[in-house]
Amino acid sequence: MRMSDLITERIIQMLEESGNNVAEIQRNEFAALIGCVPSQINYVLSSRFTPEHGYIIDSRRGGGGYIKISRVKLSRSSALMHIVNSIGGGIDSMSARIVVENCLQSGLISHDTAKLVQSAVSDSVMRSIPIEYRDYMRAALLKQMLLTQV
Amino acid sequence: MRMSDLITERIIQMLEESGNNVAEIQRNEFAALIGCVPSQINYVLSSRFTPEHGYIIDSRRGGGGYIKISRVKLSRSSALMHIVNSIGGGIDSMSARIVVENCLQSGLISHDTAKLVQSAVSDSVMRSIPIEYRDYMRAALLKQMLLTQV
DNA sequence: ATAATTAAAGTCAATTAAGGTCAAAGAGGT
DNA sequence: ACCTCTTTGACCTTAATTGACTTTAATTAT
Repeated sequence: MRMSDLITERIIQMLEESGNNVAEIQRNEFAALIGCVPSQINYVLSSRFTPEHGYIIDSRRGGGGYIKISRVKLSRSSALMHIVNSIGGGIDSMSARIVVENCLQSGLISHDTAKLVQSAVSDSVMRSIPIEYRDYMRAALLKQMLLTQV
Repeated sequence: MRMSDLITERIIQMLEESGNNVAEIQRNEFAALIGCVPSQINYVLSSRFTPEHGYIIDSRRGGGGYIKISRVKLSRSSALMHIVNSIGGGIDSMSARIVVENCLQSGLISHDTAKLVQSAVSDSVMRSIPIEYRDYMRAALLKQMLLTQV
């Protein structure tokens, strides 16, 4: 398993256990515990816990510093709307995957739906059109399919 | 025996052993193990593990990347496969609608799935790409989604 | 108070680790 | 000989990992 996935998993686990969708970590300590370099935590946060994905990060440097990750909790339909609106005109494969994964994690869509959506926006399907359209197409598809779930 | 046949055989063997019709490989490692160049794996996958053959491929690049091959369940597959094969390289909007409707009627897919698939192959989504690609895209999507049905 | 020290977190570019693409060359069958 | 399928390799793109260097904040010493 990738280190990044492990980190992601742990953070989500902490969010879940927190009861209020907030996880607070000490970067260096957390990195040491998990066995990676501290900056990798930043990599994971900036690639998988962005506002677009429904998370808010705030942090503080210096002695007693910390990183706080919060997951925004909205009603199902507004959460979906919010996500759909954040998608924009185009989306790459990786981000799409993460969007769907997050929807599943936060219970916005079922496992079955997630699988279907993932397969629809997958690279293998997109390969049937020229590369310059793929991200637009993927975005349109993703939005439309998520809207179906509202 | 041709290298391609060997590769095919191994993949099928892995699918069988997996118990759940999913085989995950690391391209380079697998190629080394079997004794061919990595790109030949792609060749085999794209010539023999297509949706028409009842397979779905998905993959990821970068560190920890992989290629995942899944085969549709045999029970439902004959009916679905028949449909998938009848789709061909391209399909227009109306025909797609009918295909989905028929699948629903014959109980091959759930109501929910039908709705999702309809929305995915809808004209509104297809409008994001030039007209000359729409039918191809729709066909690829339809096939992939129908085969994704657990 | 101010300065020095220490304890965090942030940034960024280089490196490593994958998989993807494509076109040219080779092999086999009809 | 021709045509199709196979094999190969050079080059491309994407994602993850690492570490040196920077910035910020709290604590301690002067």
